[in-house]
Amino acid sequence: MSDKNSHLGEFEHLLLLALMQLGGKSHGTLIRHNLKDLVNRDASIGALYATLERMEKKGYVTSSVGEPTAERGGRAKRYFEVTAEGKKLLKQTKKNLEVMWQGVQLWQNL
Amino acid sequence: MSDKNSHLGEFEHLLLLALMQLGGKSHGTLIRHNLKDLVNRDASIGALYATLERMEKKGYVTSSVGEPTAERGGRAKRYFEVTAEGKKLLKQTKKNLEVMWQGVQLWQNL
DNA sequence: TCCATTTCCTCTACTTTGTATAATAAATAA
DNA sequence: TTATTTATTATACAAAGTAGAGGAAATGGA
Repeated sequence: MSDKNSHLGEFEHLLLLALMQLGGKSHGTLIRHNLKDLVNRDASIGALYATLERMEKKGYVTSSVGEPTAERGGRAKRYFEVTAEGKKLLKQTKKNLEVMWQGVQLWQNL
Repeated sequence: MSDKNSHLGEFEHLLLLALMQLGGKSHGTLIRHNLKDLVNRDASIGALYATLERMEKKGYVTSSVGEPTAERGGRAKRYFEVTAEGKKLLKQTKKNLEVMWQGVQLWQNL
């Protein structure tokens, strides 16, 4: 067993990992910065939400709207979190990649 | 530095790794079996070639047709191999994933 | 010879993911 | 009550993922 006929797209994969890292404070702007800071990925905010929403539809994440904050422009944020199914898929994806990387050697000069 | 504005898709990633594993003997049917055996991925042969050809166009792989073999139906095979650019991208992809996985914990019960 | 069979590759059309831009919404400060 | 700020939503298009049918090259036996 392994595959299960459903895979995480490349960007989906990164997004789920960003959510895992950020924990309870995962909302659009923060997620975006996380990706930028950690792997220099410049995702537009629209790209981000579109993908997150698709994953919500598929049951890999859930979202909920929080309270507004007291700062200027501090409207309520939408927080995302990874579901059990999302985590399962993450785990599977990681395992598959580890298997495929097994024995593969990439030389220094690259 | 990191991103570079070009990423490996999920399937592209797996295919490049399959080529690395198979080395000089990477042709359609074998690659397909490699994916099936290692990660239980059932890719149609059409899906496989389409993706390989797109990657060739992008410069991540090259291909060349070999000699027919003496067996029944042993027509010439088309062999694929990963280019230096493909390897560079593989390496970058791996690094990015390692960074994103950093500190992420997935519990047993999944 | 020529047709059935085998192995392998090509074509093509469609779905899903990745992506950016523009628009909208809610909040606060003046 | 409007300008500004933070944040999300809508929409449209390009790229990647995918399957299925069809074509090509080889061999073995009528």
